[in-house]
Amino acid sequence: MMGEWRQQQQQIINQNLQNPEEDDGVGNGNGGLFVKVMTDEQMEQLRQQIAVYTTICDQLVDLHKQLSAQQDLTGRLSVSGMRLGNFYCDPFMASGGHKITSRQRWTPSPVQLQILEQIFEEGNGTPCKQKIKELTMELTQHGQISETNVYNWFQNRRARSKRKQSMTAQNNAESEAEPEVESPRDEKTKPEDILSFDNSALRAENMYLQSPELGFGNFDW
Amino acid sequence: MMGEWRQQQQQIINQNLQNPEEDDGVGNGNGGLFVKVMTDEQMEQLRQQIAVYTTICDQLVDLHKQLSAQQDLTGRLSVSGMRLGNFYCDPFMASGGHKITSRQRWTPSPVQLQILEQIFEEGNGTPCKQKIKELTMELTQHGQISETNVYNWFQNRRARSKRKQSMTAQNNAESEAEPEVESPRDEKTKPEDILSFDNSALRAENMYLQSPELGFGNFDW
DNA sequence: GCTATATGAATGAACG
DNA sequence: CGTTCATTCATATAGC
Repeated sequence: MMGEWRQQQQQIINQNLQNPEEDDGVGNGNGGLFVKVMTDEQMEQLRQQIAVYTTICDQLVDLHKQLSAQQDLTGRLSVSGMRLGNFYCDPFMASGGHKITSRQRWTPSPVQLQILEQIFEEGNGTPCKQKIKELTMELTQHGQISETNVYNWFQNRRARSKRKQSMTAQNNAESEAEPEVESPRDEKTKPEDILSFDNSALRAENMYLQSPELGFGNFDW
Repeated sequence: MMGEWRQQQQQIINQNLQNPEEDDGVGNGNGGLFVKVMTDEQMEQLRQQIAVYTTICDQLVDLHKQLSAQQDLTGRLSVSGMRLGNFYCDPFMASGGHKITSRQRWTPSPVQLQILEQIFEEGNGTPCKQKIKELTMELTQHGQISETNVYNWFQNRRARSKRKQSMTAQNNAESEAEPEVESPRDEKTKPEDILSFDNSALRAENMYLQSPELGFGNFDW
């Protein structure tokens, strides 16, 4: 269904765009050549580009659907929409891949996890860079892993351990349980014309899109 | 639902090349390079993707225009499209149901981000006080921001860029013999990869979808 | 199947 | 500046 498709799209997009290439200083986009080196800023731009297109397509299609429903031109237009969907769905599927769909996010193997936990237990909170490197080396033998993974893992582990700890001590004076009902949140409240969803049409569209009943689940391309 | 989708988009957008080393089997065959570049195939894929998106957007936009004209509903699709970039800033993104948490930490709007990235890319390190002041001034027009935010952003950006770089330059333990690649102990090479991007169609699309402020969709490189 | 939870990852801000 | 913390986002999986 739609949701799955989206996921796959995203995965593919991520995959395609996750092409690390650190930039030093070369990237000055002058001289409109066709020959270019991808800096990661550029990658980022591309990523944005595609993401935005994706989103736009999404909303356009949904909007279209909405309009179609209201009208009775559904037949013709709806078909168009479908075709569009297929159209831009297929190329992705065909072009890359199948094996790409694997690693969206690292998951420690049991062995790795055990090792990690063990290190963590030893108390030395933050394994310094060097340690991490070594650790990664070792863990690599038990599965795909990177230093970043290890680093993140420790960060998260610590943070969450901490939070859990403090969470046990917050049960007293818990008279008011719903601190979320308040509305005074002002920060981006400034209805900046470009960045707000104050567009009536779009708002309506969003309402439509966010309605559980009419959500993606029913979306049929 | 939609909110979720937007988040995914945001994720994509935010994904600042992570996990550089991605040494899935491909890496081996390709040679244990430190430097990743876009392969031709990847470029082709990207080109296809964008071209397809462009087409889709075009058609959808037309479709929508048609419908809008017919039923005198909103004719402002372009505006809607524009604001799609606003995922993050939407104050009412309470898809989870009830916790409209106010964000207490600054989050750059897409526009701001782009501007910042641009400045960063120009290479001149962290801007001096004066520059920051000016920049902040400018950025304020695209959303709430403070000098501290700007300063922090540059600090972080640089630090992480650097770390990523050093991270990329490891993990070469099992490098196979690669006759065609250059010296192993090479600093991050600047690959001469070509990115021929005829995005004429894209530009057309941009003309329509692009708002002056929301510079997405620009390949200014 | 759809929501709830656990957790990997991203990032603004703070610290030394 | 480099490193660390805190918060948040997004996804994979478990539970309903």
